[in-house]
Amino acid sequence: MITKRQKEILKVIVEEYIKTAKPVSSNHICKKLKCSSATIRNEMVTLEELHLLEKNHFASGRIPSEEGYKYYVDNLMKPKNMTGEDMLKLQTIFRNNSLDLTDTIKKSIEIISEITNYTAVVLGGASKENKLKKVEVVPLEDNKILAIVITDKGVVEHKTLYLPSAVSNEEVKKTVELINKLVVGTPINEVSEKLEYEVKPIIKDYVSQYEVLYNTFYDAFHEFTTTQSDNAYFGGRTNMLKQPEFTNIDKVKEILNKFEDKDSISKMKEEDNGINIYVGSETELTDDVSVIKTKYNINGEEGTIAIIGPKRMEYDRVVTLLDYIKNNLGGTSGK
Amino acid sequence: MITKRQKEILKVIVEEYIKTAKPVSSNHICKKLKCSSATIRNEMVTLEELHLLEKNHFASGRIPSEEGYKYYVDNLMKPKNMTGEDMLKLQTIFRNNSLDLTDTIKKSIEIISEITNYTAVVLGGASKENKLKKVEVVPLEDNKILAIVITDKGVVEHKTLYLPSAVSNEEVKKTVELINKLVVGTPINEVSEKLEYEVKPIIKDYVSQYEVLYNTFYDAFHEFTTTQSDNAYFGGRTNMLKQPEFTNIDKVKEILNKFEDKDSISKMKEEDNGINIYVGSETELTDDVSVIKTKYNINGEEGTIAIIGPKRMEYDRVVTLLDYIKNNLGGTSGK
DNA sequence: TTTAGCAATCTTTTTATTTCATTGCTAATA
DNA sequence: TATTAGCAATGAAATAAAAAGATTGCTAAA
Repeated sequence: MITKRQKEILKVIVEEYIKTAKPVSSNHICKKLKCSSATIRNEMVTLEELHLLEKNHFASGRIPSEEGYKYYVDNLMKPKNMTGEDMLKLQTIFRNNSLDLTDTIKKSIEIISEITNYTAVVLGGASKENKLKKVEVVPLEDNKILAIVITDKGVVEHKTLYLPSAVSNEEVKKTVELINKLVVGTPINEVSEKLEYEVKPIIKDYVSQYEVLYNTFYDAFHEFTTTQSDNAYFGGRTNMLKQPEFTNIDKVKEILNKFEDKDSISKMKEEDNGINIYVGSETELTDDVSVIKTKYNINGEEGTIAIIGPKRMEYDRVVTLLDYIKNNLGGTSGK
Repeated sequence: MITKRQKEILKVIVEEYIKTAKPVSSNHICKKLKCSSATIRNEMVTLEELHLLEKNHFASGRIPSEEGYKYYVDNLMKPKNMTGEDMLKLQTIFRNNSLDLTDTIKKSIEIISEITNYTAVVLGGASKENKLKKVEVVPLEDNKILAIVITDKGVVEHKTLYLPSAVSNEEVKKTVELINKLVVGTPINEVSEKLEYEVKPIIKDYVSQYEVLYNTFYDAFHEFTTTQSDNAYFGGRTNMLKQPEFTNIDKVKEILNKFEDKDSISKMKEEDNGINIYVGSETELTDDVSVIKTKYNINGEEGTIAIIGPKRMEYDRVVTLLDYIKNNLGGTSGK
């Protein structure tokens, strides 16, 4: 077991290191806790044996190990009060009635990334619970038509389709009517299936060029549902560069590359509700970063917000920020 | 005047430096041109006096000055043949019929940034020549309505609007009808004006809550037209990190910050047709980069594609690539 | 006009030296 | 038994000095 004093020391070290990015010396801790540096040193040896602290070399101060950070976020960290300034910046968004939910979230993560200097990302903004509300087709010049798909949550996707000239406007119209009649109300991720098994058999009898037409629509829907799900929107993508530990350009490159590859971001998606903290190797990104993330589900629109920073990130502040956003997102959305 | 041999030397130096990022020595040039290093050195002195070459310090090789690069791109550079590989990658896009113009352009710049390791950006993808084709309104739950604006070129924008509950669905419908009747066919950038002077006076007589309703739509349109114009889409935003001259993290930060600020990108917009090359200080970004850009105008949809790289960028290759894209964008768009 | 030859210049690399913060340990102290 | 003072040991970081290497500019010869 870890004693009360050891906890205090660990807490001071983690918080000091977060603030300064420099190894913390026993002397430094003396000033905060009432005992001599030698005492602290003895304790530090114990904490090191427990794998909660590390040294860079023999005579450097201590820095938290990955386990040290974890112990800190799980047991020592206290929720931090929001500063008035931070709150103000976020409120300007929540009070802006002309923004819809998606835009509000986007704006919030832009602000978070700006005030924290970490990278923020929203994943899969639109939900699978979105149901098809309407399909609309607008003929453009030549043989182009514009297909618009609208869901009941107000998500809109569109696509320009090129039809062989053999297909008449009448046939297109008929197809759209059919889709609207049969598929509206279906959850977006089941639309492809429903098209295949319910629309295709019927369309045959109504439309002569049904194969071309059906395929075109099928492709369009398919693409729509897939782009919907692995949507990632970033704020402060290059903020890592501002962190003192990332002066090594190769490290930064590695991290930024991970950002390009949406899979590695998406992997972090599955988790319980509440706010989850992943330190270093737990992140699926690199050992040098931490991720704090949370799911939101507001009127069926669900997604994940994640903040990515150095391991040395201000966990308490970010948790508070995320919490605040989560609470306020729900509150204003119907207003 | 500059002699033929001096031109040859300058050409070798620029191209060698582009390849290696290392100052070019007189000895190096000997191997390519048939004369002694001393002769080359004499010529280099002249070229330096003409401000076409520079030295880092007394005993380093020469590197091209900004003027040197400019002279090179204006007078010495020969168009480079596309490699089969590059062509192949781009053709897979141009041949993909299911992509519309905007997507084709986006994909192309992604590929350019990938194969060149420079940053690519499209500016103002949608044109002011877009004319309003249709306004569509879909009521969602509560007092939310979804407004969709469609232009004749197939550009779609949408926005969720929150209406005071005093406004009835009937009134919304009436307003939309009116807008469709009066404003359809108007170029997008003139819509706001037309709303103000033609719709507003009439709507008064039809709709009791006209003020709220009018304002909501006016705002939505206004936002739409502004987001339309300063649209920037990036490919390989962080590719600068891959260039050997940008090991200095502060330099990279500076450049990436410029990217965030869309204004500085937009400034580079005004220019004649054809392919324009801006070296260093001409770029409006920083002295350390060059920009190669070109306008496209395909069926009235116009925009700018720009490639941003180090001054030491492969001008000939990029020009050829842009040229190829420009030609092929036009060719396939109606297909 | 071109070239060989060579000292001069300045960077880069290597090696050595010093400085400094911090630890671990020992022995004294409370 | 827990705490503390004291001090040598450690190794990084800063500074200095020396050596190596590349390339030029200039001179004089071809």
